[in-house]
Amino acid sequence: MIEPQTLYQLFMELYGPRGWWPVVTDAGNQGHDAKGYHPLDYSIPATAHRRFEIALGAILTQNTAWRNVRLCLESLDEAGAIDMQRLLALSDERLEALIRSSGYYRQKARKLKTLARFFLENGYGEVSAASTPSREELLSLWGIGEETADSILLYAFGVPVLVIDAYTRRILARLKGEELSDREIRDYLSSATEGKAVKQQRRILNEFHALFVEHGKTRCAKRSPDCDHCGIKAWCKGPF
DNA sequence: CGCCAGGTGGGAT
DNA sequence: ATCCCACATGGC
Repeated sequence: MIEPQTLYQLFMELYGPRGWWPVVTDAGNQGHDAKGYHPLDYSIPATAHRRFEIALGAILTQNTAWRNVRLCLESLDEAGAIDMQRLLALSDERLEALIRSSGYYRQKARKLKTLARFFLENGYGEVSAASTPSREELLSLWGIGEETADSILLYAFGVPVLVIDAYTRRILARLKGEELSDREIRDYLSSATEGKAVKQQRRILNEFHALFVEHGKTRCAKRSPDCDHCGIKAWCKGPF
């Protein structure tokens, strides 16, 4: 199995820094002129708007292409709903209409309100929040599972945690030649960050997840992987 | 058309 | 614990 460090370096050479999380709206996007990706910017969100937008996006993108989520975030922003109280003030029907394009819109409307209520009650939405939600707290909320919890922790709060998604599992399974449990994936990738400063860990984990997604989309597709143009095929047992 | 997308909760086994 | 399914839109 390829060393995590090597994999990270290869991904970086192949795709360059991705600059996740993508920010869709202008408001709260301090220090940047443009919307979208901000390569080499791994700062913790500097406004409540941006932090909340990231958390909302983490829920809206559950099993959903990001392009379907973009429009929702723009619609929510236009409605002034990237704000905990304003979002909670919307009727369910209105909120559902605003996020329709992300799919599962009835479930997701409920999830967004659950998240907003949780942030509001605990003051986590404030940038000056004294504390960060724990993983357990996030997981206890209806609609937030492991990937969403870890995405929120990493990209909205800057907590150095690994985000494991379907791309990560598929790529590592093909590299190894067999499925890995999430526990095994965490153990395997831990050497890429251990012993490093938190700031450094945050940068690596930001990029690693983004790079798995990029490689998964462009090379390691589920049905028909493009192994001919894959930069890590020399290390790979797949596809299978 | 059918398949897939940066999952999750709930119920059955 | 582990499978199985519902949830839903939009792009290729």
